[in-house]
Amino acid sequence: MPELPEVEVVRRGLAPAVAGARIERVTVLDARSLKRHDGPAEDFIERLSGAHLAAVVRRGKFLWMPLAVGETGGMASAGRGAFGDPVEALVAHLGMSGQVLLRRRDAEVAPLTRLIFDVAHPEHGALRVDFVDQRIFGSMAIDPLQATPDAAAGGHGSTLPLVPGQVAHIARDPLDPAFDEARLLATLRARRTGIKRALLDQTLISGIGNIYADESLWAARLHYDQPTGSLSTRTVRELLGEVRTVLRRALDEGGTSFDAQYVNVNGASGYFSHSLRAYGQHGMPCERCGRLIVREQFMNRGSHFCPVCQRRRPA
DNA sequence: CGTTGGCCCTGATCGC
DNA sequence: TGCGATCAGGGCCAAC
Repeated sequence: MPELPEVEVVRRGLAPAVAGARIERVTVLDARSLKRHDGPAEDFIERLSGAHLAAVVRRGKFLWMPLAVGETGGMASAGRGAFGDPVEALVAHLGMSGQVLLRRRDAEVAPLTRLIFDVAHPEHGALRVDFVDQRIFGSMAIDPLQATPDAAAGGHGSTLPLVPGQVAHIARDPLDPAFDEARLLATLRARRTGIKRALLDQTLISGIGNIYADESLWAARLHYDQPTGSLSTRTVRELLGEVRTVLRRALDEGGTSFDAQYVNVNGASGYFSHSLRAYGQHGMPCERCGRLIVREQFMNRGSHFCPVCQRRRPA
């Protein structure tokens, strides 16, 4: 399940190969992978063919590649954008099972490949970018870029203060220098919901999915359904610190991988799964106290926690 | 508006 | 051996 670290690994792998590359051909094997695209597959293909990708940017679990505006392509006629600020981007979300694979042009097409981009890079030559997605919760789309309200960079990977419309409602992630911690603190105080639900709410804080939510809550010794309004500012800050630590550590280890659901752009698996303390550890002893980790259903997901270390605290 | 529950989607795995 | 049931969950949207 690609979350922030896995998506960042993809971004880092993809950026050198596609920034500055020209899309020569687009093949749509399954139009369901374009469900976020506002238009038919033909429109997607036509608008991307010949386009240049300027960068690979990430906010939370979303990736986007701004389409470069050059002398031959839709030059803005007035205003600040006249010198090539991109106006739209190729947006990607990996969903549950999405992968972006960087391949040689003649490489075999993997099963469950939904989209294929033949690209040409000035240094790296002819390459292929394959979008593989078993469960089709992920998708790609062309989406207009808009200004960020805080004028900070839209995401990691570009300094431009632009963000796709589809991503505008997604909060900045906790590794973003412009992350609004005060806003999160205020919202958590006012909300009447559990802390894990809040951690998974991408409009409050982005990039966290089920795995890193469970890992962060274990590290902070918090129960998943602890009411957010009962948490002190200090406790929330500590939790946020654990979130950042867990995300950074996973990033250092190349992301989490399970039965090859996730592979990075070269097809190699990440290995954060060796470092999990809570997620998937039900039946195993807690590393702090030895009590067996349990798994409960919550929000149609599994929640893994230590019944001793992570007791619900009184309000 | 805040909050919550349900739905989408399919390959792998399991049990009978 | 074959086949149906079960499982995984991010994002979005209807409904209260």
